[in-house]
Amino acid sequence: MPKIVNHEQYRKELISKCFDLFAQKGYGAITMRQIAQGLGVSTGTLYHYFPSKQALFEQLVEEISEQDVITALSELGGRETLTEKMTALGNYLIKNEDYLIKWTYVWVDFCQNQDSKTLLNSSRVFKRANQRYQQATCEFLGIENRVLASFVLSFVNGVILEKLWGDETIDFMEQCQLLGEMLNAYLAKNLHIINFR
Amino acid sequence: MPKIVNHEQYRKELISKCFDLFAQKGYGAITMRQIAQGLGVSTGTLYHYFPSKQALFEQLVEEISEQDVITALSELGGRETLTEKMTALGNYLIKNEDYLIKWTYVWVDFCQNQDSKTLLNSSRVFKRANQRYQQATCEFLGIENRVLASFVLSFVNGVILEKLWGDETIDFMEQCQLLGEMLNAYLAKNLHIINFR
Amino acid sequence: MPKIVNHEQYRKELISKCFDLFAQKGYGAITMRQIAQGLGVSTGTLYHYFPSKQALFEQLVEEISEQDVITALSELGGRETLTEKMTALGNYLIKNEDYLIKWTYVWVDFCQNQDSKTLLNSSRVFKRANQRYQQATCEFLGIENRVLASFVLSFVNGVILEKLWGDETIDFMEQCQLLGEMLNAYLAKNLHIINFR
Amino acid sequence: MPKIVNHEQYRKELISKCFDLFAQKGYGAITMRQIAQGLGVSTGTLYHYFPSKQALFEQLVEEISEQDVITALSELGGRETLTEKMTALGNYLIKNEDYLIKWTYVWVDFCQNQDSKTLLNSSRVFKRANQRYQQATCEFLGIENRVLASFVLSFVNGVILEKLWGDETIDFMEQCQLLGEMLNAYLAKNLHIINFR
DNA sequence: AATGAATGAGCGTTCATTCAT
DNA sequence: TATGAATGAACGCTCATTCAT
Repeated sequence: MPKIVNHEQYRKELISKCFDLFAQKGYGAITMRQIAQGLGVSTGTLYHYFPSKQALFEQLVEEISEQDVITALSELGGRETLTEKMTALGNYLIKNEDYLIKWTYVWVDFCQNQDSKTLLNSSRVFKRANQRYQQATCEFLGIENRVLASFVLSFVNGVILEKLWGDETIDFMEQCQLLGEMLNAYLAKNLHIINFR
Repeated sequence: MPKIVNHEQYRKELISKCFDLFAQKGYGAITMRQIAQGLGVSTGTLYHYFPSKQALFEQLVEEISEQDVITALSELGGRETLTEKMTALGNYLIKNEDYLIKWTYVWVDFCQNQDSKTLLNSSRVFKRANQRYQQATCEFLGIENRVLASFVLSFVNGVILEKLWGDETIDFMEQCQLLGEMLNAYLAKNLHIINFR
Repeated sequence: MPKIVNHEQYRKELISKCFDLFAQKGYGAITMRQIAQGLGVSTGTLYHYFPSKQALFEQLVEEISEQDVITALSELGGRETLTEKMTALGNYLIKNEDYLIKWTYVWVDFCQNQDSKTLLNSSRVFKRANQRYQQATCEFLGIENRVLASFVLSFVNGVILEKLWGDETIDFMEQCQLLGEMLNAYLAKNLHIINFR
Repeated sequence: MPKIVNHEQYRKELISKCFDLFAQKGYGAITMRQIAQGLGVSTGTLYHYFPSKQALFEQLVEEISEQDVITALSELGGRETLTEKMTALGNYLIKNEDYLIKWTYVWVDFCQNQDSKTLLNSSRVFKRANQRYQQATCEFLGIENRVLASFVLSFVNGVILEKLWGDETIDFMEQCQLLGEMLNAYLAKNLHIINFR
């Protein structure tokens, strides 16, 4: 009998431990040796569980984006009005600022470090993650309009990006409240949009 | 007698030629050798004019972000209504998609070095550039409200980020029109906001 | 109670299954993992039956060169004239081209380790195999002249080597027929050579 | 002005120094680090002159096979009869046995270490070298018959291969003399073959 | 001012072998 | 007997930077 290790479970453990390592240095800057060391295993073991650095990161994206959505929805759910939702979103952004910046950074960094060929391989993973986020945004807003969901998602991404770039003047809550007011004003004039897919 | 060369002028020439090279491959992916080759000089010459790859890039950021703003404003200016402005913005995004994505890459990549001592130098460059972009956004919208400008800038950043991440479902024009409608609806209810700083 | 396994018999089974794997990829290119996978066992099991990759290969050489000779002789036997023999040889070479090239590869590759201490072990294996091939050549030609046998064997090796090197202009049948004519012309003038040892 | 180095000349110097290194360990076994060390340069410098290990070897093949042919022809030329030629060939083989074995070993070893894709890239180099050898064989024999040239070349390859495999019973002179007698007997009956292409 | 040869630490990755179970 | 997780030195190769000329 082999050493008693639950391959799948251990793989997932390694993945979740990996996130901080990627977040600290970025996809391109961290080395497999450093990851291995950070996880307390050898590079050989790392490659026993993941065929490549890219694959490791893709599995991380898969895993994290899944958990992200679950966490965010449970944290943001249960609000009635748009205004309440936006306040909750603002609080969520403030609370998870560091995490979200890291996640954004790591994601962009990965895309940059791929040449167009290998990026295509990854695209399925990214598409899935994107869909999850879009779906979650719809659920959160209580609407099914894809364009609107994309808009809100873009806003969230953009506002995090501004922070990532060091713009300290931006205020998450202020921005979310503005978004709320704009959504309210817009939806008041376009009631039919709700539940339109 | 040395060759008659205007050091400063030649440096600027090199920088402006550099931009396409960075834009084509990204900061991380292009090598100093490739840059030198692309400029038709030796690596030695490159290092004669720029102390490091990072310094070269910083000078590029300074130069380009200035030009960017000028170009964008001249391209987007002269529209009367918000709706027209947003259509122009949509066209601008569509036309410059590749460029904007590269620029976003390059910018995020540059923030990777936040831990190192070079941060201070870089952050000044970035802050200046950010201010330029904010100022230009105000000018473009014809308002002086910082929060609103940040909102629009975040939206633009976010929408580009979505594309960078490979979300092909997002439609720049569609998003810009939505932004226009939301702004119109919002401003109709908040006329006092205009020219409020 | 241990599993009922005839160690020796199982070892031989593994060896014979191995040959195709070595033949497909070559000694240097195939990994123990791949061999194990190809045999449907674990690497651990492989090392349970064979102390090393080299040992596995040596046992394979022993086994295969024995079978080779038997197969070749049965395929080539029963011809009367030299001309017939040479036509049969040509067909044999054409039919087994891939196999013979692989075998040549694998054999030369193995001689790479001549500096190491393992040479002694290996050379015995190789000498035995060489003797088998020489003996078979004599039998095939129906003569006992060692020089002539070496000549024919060298020719066969050489013609395979040319193919291995990518010379596509060489034609096995053409070469064999030439050999036949040369042998006929030579033997006609040197009848005494036959059965001379 | 750069460091005064004649790039091309230095490259050729490195190549010729390389041969022994490859010959001592084989293509697959020697590492770029070892080659660099053996040449007294850094790995970086090695890669400054050669884009890859494979390219280095290909250039070596090109260079060596050219010199080989020149050397061999000058050493073997000037003989009148076939018998004399074959005696000269025998002496040549005896004198250069070590070198020829190494060369054969290195060549086969290289072929083995390529997967079929990269082997195709190399094939032009090998084809050229093969043609050189064939042409030289024709010149040496004083005939233009390709089949006969291939035959003799195969014989030479094969007889070297036998030695490489450790067959100590084979005698180069004996084999060459046999080849001479066979050729004489064959050509006496096929005078028309001479100068037939 | 300009060149490009030279460096070498470090990259992602491989793989024969070991050994706890 | 059998497993497969684990190892880690070593591979081919890269590239920002230095410096003799």
